[in-house]
Amino acid sequence: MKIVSWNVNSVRARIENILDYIKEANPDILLFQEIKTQDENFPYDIFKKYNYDSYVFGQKSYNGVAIVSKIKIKNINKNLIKDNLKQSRIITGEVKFKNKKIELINIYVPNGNPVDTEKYEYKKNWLTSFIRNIKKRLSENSNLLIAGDYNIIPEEIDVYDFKKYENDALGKLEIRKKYRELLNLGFKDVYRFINKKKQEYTFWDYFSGSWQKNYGMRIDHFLLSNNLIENISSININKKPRSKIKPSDHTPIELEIR
DNA sequence: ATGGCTGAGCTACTCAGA
Repeated sequence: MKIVSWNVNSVRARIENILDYIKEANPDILLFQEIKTQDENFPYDIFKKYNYDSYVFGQKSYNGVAIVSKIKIKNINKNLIKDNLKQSRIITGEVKFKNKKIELINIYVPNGNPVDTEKYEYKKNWLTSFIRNIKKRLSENSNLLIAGDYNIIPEEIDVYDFKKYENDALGKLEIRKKYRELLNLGFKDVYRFINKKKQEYTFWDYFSGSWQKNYGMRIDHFLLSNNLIENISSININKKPRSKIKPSDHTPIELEIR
């Protein structure tokens, strides 16, 4: 089973690129972030033509997450955590895989910049609330998959120039500690688990030729609960969509489980 | 180098992203 996580930066502006990708990669499940549209304007019919059902937690202009799947998803939940600002940042659902019931958790973590504002506090509070809830979920189901745009640079190797980001909301130690706290509940960062030293990125800024210079960062992650580690077949950052005309600033990360 | 570029909503410009 092939599962993809991709911050598409507007599902409607990106639809042609997304369809090109789907035809080539043929994933079973897509976890989208930053769809930037309300539920009623989501392109359900277009995905349906390619045999995908869409489960959407949208928002006007900003944020928004969706699960787009060829496989039946049950128990869709859009209220896993309490969000004071009522932003659409998390959608979960259950999928049967072999003898396991896997809970898919698709997240778009707040950016948190600038750090001396309430935006940073919102990110910290969001993560604290998220970790508390994941701990509870884990006690009920040991098969969890958390994927999405975490807006966290886990380690120095995960960005082209760490010094530029050590005081940024994506790289601050306080935030990276939250990520470690999450891992310590019983998860592996699948990319780093498989690739111990490799330096690859999932995001490149639109500004000043960041893509051409490979000034990127690894902020989109697949976390698998330890119970599912034996099912990993492969993990891949697919850079092709970032190289296209009118790309998202993020590129898809692909997980295959067996 | 708080710049650079892109999308939504809207129709001039702000807000947000990372």
